[in-house]
Amino acid sequence: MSETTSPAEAGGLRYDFAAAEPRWQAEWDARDCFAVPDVPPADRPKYYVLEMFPYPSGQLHMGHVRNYTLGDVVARYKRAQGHAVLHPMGWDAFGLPAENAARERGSDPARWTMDNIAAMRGTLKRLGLSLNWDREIATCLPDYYGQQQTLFLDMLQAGLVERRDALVNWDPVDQTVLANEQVVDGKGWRSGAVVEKKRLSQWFLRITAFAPDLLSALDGLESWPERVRVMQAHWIGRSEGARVSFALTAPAGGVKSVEVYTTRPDTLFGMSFLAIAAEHELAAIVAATDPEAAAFIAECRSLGTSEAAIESAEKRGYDTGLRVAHPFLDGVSFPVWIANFVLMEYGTGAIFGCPCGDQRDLDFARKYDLRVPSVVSAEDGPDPALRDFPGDVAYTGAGTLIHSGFLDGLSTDAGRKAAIARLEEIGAGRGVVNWRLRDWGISRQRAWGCPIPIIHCLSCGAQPVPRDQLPVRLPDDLDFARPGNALDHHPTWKHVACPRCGAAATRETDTCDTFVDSSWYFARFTAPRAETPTVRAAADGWLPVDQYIGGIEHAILHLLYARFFTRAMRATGHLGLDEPFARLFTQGMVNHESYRDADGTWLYPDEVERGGAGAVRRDTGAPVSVGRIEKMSKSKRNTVSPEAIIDRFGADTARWFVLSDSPPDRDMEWTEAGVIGAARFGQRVFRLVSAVAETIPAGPSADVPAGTSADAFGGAADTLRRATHRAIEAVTEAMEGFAFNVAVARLHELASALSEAGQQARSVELDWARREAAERLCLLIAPMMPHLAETLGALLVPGGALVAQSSWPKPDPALLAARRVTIAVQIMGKLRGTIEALPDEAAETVIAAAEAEPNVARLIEGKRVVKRIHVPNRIVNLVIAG
RNA sequence: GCCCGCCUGGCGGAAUGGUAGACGCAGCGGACUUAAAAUCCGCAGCCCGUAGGGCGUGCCGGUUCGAGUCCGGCGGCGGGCACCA
Repeated sequence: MSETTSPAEAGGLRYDFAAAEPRWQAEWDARDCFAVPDVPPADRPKYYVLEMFPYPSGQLHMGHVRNYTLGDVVARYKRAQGHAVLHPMGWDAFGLPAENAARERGSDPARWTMDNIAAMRGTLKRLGLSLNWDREIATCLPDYYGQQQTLFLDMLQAGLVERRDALVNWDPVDQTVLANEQVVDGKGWRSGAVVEKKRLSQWFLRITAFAPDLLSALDGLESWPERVRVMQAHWIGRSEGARVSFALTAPAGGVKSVEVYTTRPDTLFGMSFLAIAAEHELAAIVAATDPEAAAFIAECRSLGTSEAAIESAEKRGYDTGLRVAHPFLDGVSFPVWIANFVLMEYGTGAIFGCPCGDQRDLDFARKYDLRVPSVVSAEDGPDPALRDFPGDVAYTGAGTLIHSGFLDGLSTDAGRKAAIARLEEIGAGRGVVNWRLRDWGISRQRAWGCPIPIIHCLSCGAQPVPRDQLPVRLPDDLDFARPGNALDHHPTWKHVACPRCGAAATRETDTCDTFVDSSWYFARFTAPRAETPTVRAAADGWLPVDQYIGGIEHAILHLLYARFFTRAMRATGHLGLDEPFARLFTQGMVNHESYRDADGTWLYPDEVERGGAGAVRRDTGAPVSVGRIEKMSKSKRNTVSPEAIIDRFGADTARWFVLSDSPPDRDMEWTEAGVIGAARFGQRVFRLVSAVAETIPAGPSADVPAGTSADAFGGAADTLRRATHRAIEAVTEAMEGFAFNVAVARLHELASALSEAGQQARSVELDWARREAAERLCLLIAPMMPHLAETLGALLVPGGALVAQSSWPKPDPALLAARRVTIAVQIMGKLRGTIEALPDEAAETVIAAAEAEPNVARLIEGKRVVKRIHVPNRIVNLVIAG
C-alpha cells in the first residue's frame, strides 16, 4: 500500500464509473445486445418503445436525458421480461436553425446538421442507452426523404393531396412564409418587418378527410393521457348545426344569397344582423363600388392574424347597405355588415347575428346600436316578458324559446331540430356537421427540407416527378447569402424538362413542413434501409409502438399528424393499422433555480456557490439573488450540461437522479444536492455488493439449495430474504406503473436491508440470503443503472452472463408475507394501539388480542362494544355504544 | 371566457376506502477520526405532556365502522384553447 492511498480507497473499494461505463458500452456493442431483426422473432412477444426523436441542435439537454432515460428503463425492463425490444433512435434533422446557421456563419446546413448529430450521438452513447443504433435515421438524408416523396406521390394518387390557394403570413424582407407563432405583434420574428397576408398556391394534405375517424378513435386510446385526448378532440372540433341561406333583397354583383353556418338555428328569431368576413366574396363585390368598404377591408387585413392583434382588436364593422330576408318571417329583412370578428376560414365566412345568445354578437350589436330581440327564457336568464334583451351579458345556456313564432315553447334543443326541419322543408337550409380542423398546408418556402416531388409545366400543369427519378435530392451547393428560398434561386436545380411533354419546366421549390418528416419515422424504424417507405412484414410485426414517450408540447400537432399519416399510409397500402401509438406517456420538464447578479446578469449554476441561506458568486463572493425555479433555458442560463454531469458523476448517476423523487409525468427540479445523493447511493450499492462478492463465494443464485425450503431460514436470514422478495415484487409493480420514483425508493430499502444484514453475525443461511439479496439487487437496478449493474454482476459471478441479457427476477410467493403482521387497533376509527399477530390469524383471536391491548382495554372498560370490524392483517375497529 | 389538471411535513414526494407522511433531500444528535471528509447508527408533522391525549392531506359539507382516497360545493395554483358562430 502506498502512502498516497486516498482516504476513500482506504475506507473501502470505490466504484470507478469513468472506467466502467465505456467498458460496458463497448461490451454491449460487441455482443450486439440490443439488435433485433426487421421482422420480430416468433419465439418472444415484441415490444416497441420509442422516445420522440430530437432535433439536432448540437447539444443534448437535460430534458432529453430524462426522456431517453425513461424510455431506456422501459426497454431494459421489457427485454429482461423476455420481450424482443425495438428501441431505435434518429434525428428530426430538417428545419430552420440549419438555415439560420448557414446565413449567420456561412456554414453548409447539411454539414452543420451532421456535425450536430455526431456530437449528440456521442452524448447519447455515453448515457448507455440500449438503442438499436444500426437503425439510426436522419430525416435530412435522401434515404429517408426520398421515401417520403414516394409517400407524397402515393397520397396524391389516392386523392389525399390537393393544391390550392391559401392566405399566408408573408415576410417581405426575408421573403418567406411565416408560421403563426413566428409572427410577433404583427411583425416577422427575425426581420421585424410588418407581415403581409399573401395568397399563395400551396400543397395541402387532406387531414379533414379523416376528421370523423381521428375524433372517434380517440375513445380507443385508453392508455393515452386524458388531457391529450381532450386537447385533440377540441382541436378537431366537431360541431352540429345548420347551413342557412339568406336571400339578398336585391342581388349584388350576381350574388343572390349569403350562406351562413350556425350551431344555434333555434335562435333564428333572435336575428339582428348578418355579418360576413372581410375576405368574403360579397365584401369584395361591395368594395368594388364603395371606397369606404374597401378601406375597412384593407384595415381588417392589415390587422394580421397574430394573437396579440386579435386580442386587442375590438369588434368593428361596416354596414354594406345590403339587406337579407329572414327565412321564416315574410317581409322582414336585416342589414348585412362586414365584421372584423368573422373568420373566413371557419364555416362559410358568414354568420347571422343573434346578440341575445352570443357574447360577440351582443358586443357588436351594442356598439352599433342594433336591435337585440330576446328569444330564450330560463331561470337564470332574462325576464321573459321583455322583447328586447337587457344588459351586456349574453345568455348562452339552454332554456325555452319565446317570441319565436312556430318555435315558441320548445326547449332550445327541440327548437334546433324543429328549425332545421323547417329550413329543409322550405329549401332555405339544412343540418350539417362542421369541423374546426382544417387541411394541413405543408408547403414551406425553405431550402432545408424535403423537396416536394412535383414539376410545374406551363402547358401540362403540376406533374408528379416520375418514380424512377426519386429521390429528388437537395443540391449540395445552396447559397444562403441572399434572402428568400435558396432552392428557388439556385442556378440550375429547378430547371428540368416536363416529364409529360418534355418542354422546359421547373421543379416545385417549396419543401415539406418538418412535421411531415416526424409523422412517419416510427414506421420507418421498422425497416430503415428498405427501398420502399415501409416493408409490410416488418411494420405489421412491430407496430403499433407499445410505448411512446415525449413532451406534452406535442400533444396536438405532432401526435395528430402521426395519427393522420398512419391512416393515410394505410389507405396507400404502406401500413395495416390506424393508430400508431398504443400507449403514450408525457414526461414533465426539468427545471432549475435561476441566478442573477447584483446588476441583473443571469449566471450559470457553475458560477454560483449555493449556501444554506443564500448564494454568492464563486469567483468574487458577491451576493447572488436566487430566482424562480423554472424550465432550463439558455436565456436564463439555468442549464446544466449532461456532458459535464456525466464527466463528474457518470451516466448511471445522471440516470438515477432523473428517475428519483419526482414522478415521471411531473416537472422535476435539478439540484446539485440531488445528483450528489444519487452518486452516493451508487457508491453505497457498490460497497454493499462488492463486500458480498468478496466474502461469500459464488454458488447459490437462482434457487434455494436442494432440500431447503423457504421456511428453512430463520432470524436475520429470513428477514433479509423476505425483504428481498418483497422488493422484487414492489419494484416490478412500480415498473409496470411507470412509477420509477417508487422503484427507486424500494431499491433504497433493499440496500438498507442488505446493509443491516451485513452487520449481523455471519451464518451459512445469512451468507446465502445476502448473496441472494445482492444478486437480485443487481438485476433490479439494472434498467436504471445498467453500467453499475454489469460491474456488480461480474463481481458476483465472474464470467457469468451479462446483466443486460439476464432475466428479470420473480419473487417467491412464500416469502412475500411477513412472518408477523402489525395490526392497528382503532376505537371509533381512531388509532388506540397496535398488536402483533400471525398472518391470516383467525378473526376471533385477533379481536380478542385487540381488546386485551392495555390502552384499548382501558378505553373500552365499562363500555359496550357494539360492533367489531376486522380487516385481515390490517386493522381492528371497535365501535362502542354511548 | 371555456376546457383540463393539481393542492399531503422545511422541500421532492409515498399511500388496492384500512396505522397519513414510505423513500430521498435539507436539518439535528451520536459513533469512528488528532481533526475533517467519507461512512455507519439514531431523531424528526404540529400542539400539550409522565403515561397518554388533541389537531392534522387547501376550505366547507356529505357517504362510511373508518376518507388524502368516494360524492357535492367553495377557494387557490398551473396548463391548454380562445372572436371557431
